[in-house]
Amino acid sequence: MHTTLTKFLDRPASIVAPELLGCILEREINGHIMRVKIVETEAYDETDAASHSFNGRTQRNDTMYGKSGYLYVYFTYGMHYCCNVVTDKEGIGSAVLIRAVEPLEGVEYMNELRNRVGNELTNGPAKLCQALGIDRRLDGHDLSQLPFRLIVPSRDTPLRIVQTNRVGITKAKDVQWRFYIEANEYVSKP
DNA sequence: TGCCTGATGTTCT
DNA sequence: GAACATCAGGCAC
Repeated sequence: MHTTLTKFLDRPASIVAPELLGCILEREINGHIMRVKIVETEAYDETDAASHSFNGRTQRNDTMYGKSGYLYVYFTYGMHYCCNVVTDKEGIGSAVLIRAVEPLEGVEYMNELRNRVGNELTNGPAKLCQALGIDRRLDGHDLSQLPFRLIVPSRDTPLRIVQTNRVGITKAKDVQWRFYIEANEYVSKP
């Protein structure tokens, strides 16, 4: 694990989530390189009723309790994957859900994987997983290395970030742990 | 444009 | 057996 990345991610999810906005994800699959920018995130931790880690460590959420800088992928609604970046110290069940990304490179191959175009390509957690070819085989993957890598760019101009309540959940809806880049067309609808 | 619903597997009660 | 951090398609307006 890359030490700079560890230092960046080794903090509470609610702190890391807004700072992940604007970061780059690089995915390599079948020789294709795809690069996307994170534009929407949500924080989850064990104090949070909507989090997978709220009811303690289980086989499914084990990755969330591991070291920061790894990928937590889970399967939901019978047909969708969602991906999270594990944050905070080992033993703490916290992660940041990647809700939307903006394609930068390899858009053609994303289109091929998802059979959609435009902002419908990656403007939702399950959509971006499909576009980037992410499934449970990547659960627990080290995000400092390909085939799926997180790159934290040096920040030049501050981003315009909006903080709201989370969406698509039934518990703890009023917790303001959703963050997105203002006026970005790839941010999910609600 | 917007609500409703079906699809469908895994996890936990 | 129910809930689920979802999406896409259908149909009404």
